[in-house]
Amino acid sequence: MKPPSIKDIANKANVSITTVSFILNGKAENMRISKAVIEKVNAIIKEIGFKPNQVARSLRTGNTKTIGLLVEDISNPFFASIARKIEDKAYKKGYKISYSSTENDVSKAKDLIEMFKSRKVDAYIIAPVPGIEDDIRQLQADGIPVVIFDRHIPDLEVNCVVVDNYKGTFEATDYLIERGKKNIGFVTVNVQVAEMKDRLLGYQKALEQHNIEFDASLYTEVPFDSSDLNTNAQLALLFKENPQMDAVLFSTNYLAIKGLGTLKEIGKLMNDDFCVVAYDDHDVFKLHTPPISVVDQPIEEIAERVIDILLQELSKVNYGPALNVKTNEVQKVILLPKFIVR
Amino acid sequence: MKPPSIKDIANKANVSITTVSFILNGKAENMRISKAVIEKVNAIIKEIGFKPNQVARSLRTGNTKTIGLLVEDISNPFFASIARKIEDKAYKKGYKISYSSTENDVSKAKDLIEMFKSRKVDAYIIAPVPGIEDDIRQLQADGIPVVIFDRHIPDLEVNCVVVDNYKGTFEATDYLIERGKKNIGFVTVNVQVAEMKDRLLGYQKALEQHNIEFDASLYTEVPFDSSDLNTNAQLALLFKENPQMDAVLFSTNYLAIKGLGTLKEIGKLMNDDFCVVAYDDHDVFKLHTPPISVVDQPIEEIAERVIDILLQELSKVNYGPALNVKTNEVQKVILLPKFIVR
DNA sequence: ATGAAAGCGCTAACAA
DNA sequence: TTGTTAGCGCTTTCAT
Repeated sequence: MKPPSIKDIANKANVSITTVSFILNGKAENMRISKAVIEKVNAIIKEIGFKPNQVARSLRTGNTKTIGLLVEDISNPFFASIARKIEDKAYKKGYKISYSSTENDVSKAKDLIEMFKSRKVDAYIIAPVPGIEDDIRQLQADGIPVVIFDRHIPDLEVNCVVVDNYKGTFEATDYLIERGKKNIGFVTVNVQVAEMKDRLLGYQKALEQHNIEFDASLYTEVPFDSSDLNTNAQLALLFKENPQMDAVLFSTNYLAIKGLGTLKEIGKLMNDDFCVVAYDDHDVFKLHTPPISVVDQPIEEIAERVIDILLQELSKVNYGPALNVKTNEVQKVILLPKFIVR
Repeated sequence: MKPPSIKDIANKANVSITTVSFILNGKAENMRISKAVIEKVNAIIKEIGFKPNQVARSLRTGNTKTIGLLVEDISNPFFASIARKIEDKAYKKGYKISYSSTENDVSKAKDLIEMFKSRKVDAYIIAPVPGIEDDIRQLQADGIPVVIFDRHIPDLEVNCVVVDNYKGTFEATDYLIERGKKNIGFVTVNVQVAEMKDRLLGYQKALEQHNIEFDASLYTEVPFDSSDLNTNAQLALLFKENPQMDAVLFSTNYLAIKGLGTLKEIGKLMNDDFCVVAYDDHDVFKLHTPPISVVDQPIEEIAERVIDILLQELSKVNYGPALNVKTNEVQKVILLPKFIVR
């Protein structure tokens, strides 16, 4: 009934549990345990189907082989795709992922970090929410590897993988203007983080460079927790009150998706006189009629860089200070978005 | 540096670690520990910011407050949405989710279950892959709560939440025929599970009831691991060789999405003479021009039923055999899909 | 080349 | 009402 323990194996093989442990951990060679014993023990392990209890191991060694992943919402395709890539790479190194959605809520995020702490996860991957800075600082002070992504935290020396938000919207806006657009709308979310400000800034700077004045009536901020109904109403208003609008830029994928819904509902057509640009690619935009141009973030690359940096840190921790590795050198990666014209 | 332990608290409060433990676990009342001591200890706990080490606790109590979630692919919106709902409800009960993608690969799935076992997760939520039956049986034999969903396993007495696949495609096909469609295509995946067979069966039975003969040339099976390119080619062929096709039913959401891409590419228009029906709702289908009718699975309800059954089982385990609860009574839930006409 | 034993942090039976 | 202590399963130091 109860799963076999290292003790059972030791008994059955007439050796001590130490010997079994050494064999399990590949230290048999080093300890010069005889081939005969090794084979006997391994045979018994296989026969009984013994698997070491990772919980006990964690208590003893202090590492859980688990990585905590904190994102805004795991059901958002952007995060789900990244989660998947991260999972794959972590799995190959024997790490498991424990994920949680913060809902962009600091207190929930803090709570989740507490849970992860008491569960002793070895490392953290965090898409930070505003207000979480101190908790991240604390993790670092405790010597736990952390990588943040999606959002940058100014003044915090932490490993970080982000996309150049300014450049994305700048290019998109510039493109629209070059195509003769003069009244370009901008729809964003009311979350006050640098990323969103940068996206706005990219848009504004592009206007400026073409001597177009920023028109506040073409700009709207949708509350983060706005209901579908309210978002819809807000966007419908924007479009109806500004018939002169000849293009609109959305600063997130879900806003763009909702926006397309609104446009469909109010019957506003996309054609030479009005077009839409979205943020983050999505099947919806590819298959839409007409297809929607997007500022695309390199999802695969984000995931890859994040997990690579983390695994690197994790191996540092093991060999630790002994090798005199400077653990306070952080890596900041800024990836480029790609403007996909459709 | 090292986090405080229960011992540190005990020392600081001049009480034994037992007392602290009882207070931590809400057994203070029961043990008639004085109010004064309780308050003193709680104050110190708060001051030091002590959080019990869940790993040690797990080793001692045997439960980890963690649920293992096995799905085919966490980046598939269907699974991601379900994962999110499950996470929310589990979180409220103090459980964390550890997820993994099986890629519909038995050996990977087996491997993942092994990992979860050695990590001693308290319960499993599994979207099963063919060939995993024995492993699930084993979990049950070990007395570990399991709920499977998305796919049913015949001959296995296990908690299970599925959708009536037959009914979904039957209704959709029936609707199409009533609307005068005579040459309805069917695109499915070559995974041999009951669910897919049922979806095919629903389609076939609806044809039969209207005295339409099943036409094998209108039917195609896309290999599960087919590349985008190959899938595209296969579907393009299907459409080109069957210009008489006046409707097509896709048996999964991702096939439908790929199919829409193919149709767009080859320039086949959707109109009164040709329409598409997809499986599982998705923003793409809502926003498509024209909008795509779908057989919708009740995602929220699936997630809710799954986690409810699991939490119920989990509470059983605690009070266990002592209360003489029949733990071998399983719950099988069959939910109804909804055909959404667009 | 192998074994004995301490201890990771916690819970809970038993003592006092 | 509170304290002492065994032990969960494992790793690792020290002894032999």
